Amino acid sequence: MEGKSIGDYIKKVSDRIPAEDIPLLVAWAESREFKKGTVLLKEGTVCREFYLVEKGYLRTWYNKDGAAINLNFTFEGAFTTNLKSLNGRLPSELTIEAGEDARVWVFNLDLRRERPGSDAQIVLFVRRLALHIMLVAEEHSNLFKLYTPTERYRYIEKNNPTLLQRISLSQLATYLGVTRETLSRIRGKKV
Amino acid sequence: MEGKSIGDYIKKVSDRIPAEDIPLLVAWAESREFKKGTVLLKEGTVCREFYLVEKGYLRTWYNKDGAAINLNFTFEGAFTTNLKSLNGRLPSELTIEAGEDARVWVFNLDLRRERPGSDAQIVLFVRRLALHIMLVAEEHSNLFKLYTPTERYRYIEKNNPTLLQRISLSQLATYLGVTRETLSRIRGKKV
DNA sequence: CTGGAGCTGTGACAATAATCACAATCCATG
DNA sequence: CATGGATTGTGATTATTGTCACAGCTCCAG
Repeated sequence: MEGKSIGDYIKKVSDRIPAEDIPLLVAWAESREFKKGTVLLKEGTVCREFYLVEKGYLRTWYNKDGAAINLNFTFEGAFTTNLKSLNGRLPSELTIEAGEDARVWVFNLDLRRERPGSDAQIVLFVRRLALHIMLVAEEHSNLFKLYTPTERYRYIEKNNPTLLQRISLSQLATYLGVTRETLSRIRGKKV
Repeated sequence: MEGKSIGDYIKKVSDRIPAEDIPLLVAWAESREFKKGTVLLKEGTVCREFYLVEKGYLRTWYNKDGAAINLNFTFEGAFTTNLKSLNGRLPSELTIEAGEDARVWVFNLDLRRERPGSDAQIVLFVRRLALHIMLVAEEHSNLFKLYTPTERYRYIEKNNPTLLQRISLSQLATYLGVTRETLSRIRGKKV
């Protein structure tokens, strides 16, 4: 048996997406492969795409004085983009790249108008998707606002253990807002 | 002369809102007054409203072990709500209350269907508004992810000086993720 | 199989922020 | 305009995290 299909992932975005819109949205997407380290969205360019990860994962990071601060990891079945850039047509301050060799469904907004008869459904889906992505991101933001570094790690351990299995300690450290040394020590002392 | 009208504030949410939709949206809103300290959204209840501040300000906070952590201040001309609660019909983990005596335009989703002929426009506006609110909130989140406490204060000083004029040091401290003593010391040492 | 690049763990020390205590100041109200 | 509660400033101390240095480990590529 195969895993979940692109249609299933689209449905998970909102239970209010009409079933008859799914084929239109699937037809809009393009499947592409990216080698580990390949940049999908480059700092300084305007983002025009959503990404749905089918295999591997995508890493979103901010360049602070030459050091990378990870803001997001997107795994199989999840969507990502840079909404600030996409919505405001602003140059991206973030980079999105493949963290492993990846297969990704690309939803390109510039290809949207070339699909007459689908536009209204696509626009509606895009708005729902945008809110969905932001609400997921808010959870990560709240780690910083409400918890201490140790509490953040325990939260991930409990609610997102996939991260611990697939992301290296150094990469995870910047995602949690601590140095790799501190994260190593947090991880060391059990409970 | 009066200040800006509710219609002007609605237009600022997105420049793609059709001018002819504005009157429908204005008619949907209800003006209400709240005394300082009055709770508009109570922890544990499902949020069904958007708020547009006309006068005064609203404060959104999270209750962590009995202590309030401020997550948002909404001033004149800006919108707020709890999108996680509103979108998912989940009990709110946050409280929204009047930080000063306030006059607020309330957009109640349950009153929406009672306005036949406006529903499509309202739904469209609500989606745009939701994204707008999240993108504004993201800026605050990035303060925590990318900057040190001192950098956060300098950022607010430069980009949001209204906060420094209208919010007490103790309230601002939790918004910046430091103790009031630390914020006092940051403020003390000039440049 | 082995050398080396890139992780990770850990000790010593420095820097930063929290905590605790209390004095000074602000300011609303009688 | 006096006064008491709330807010802010500041010192002393503790706790936490960052920085630096280096050793050990892992795991490919040759």
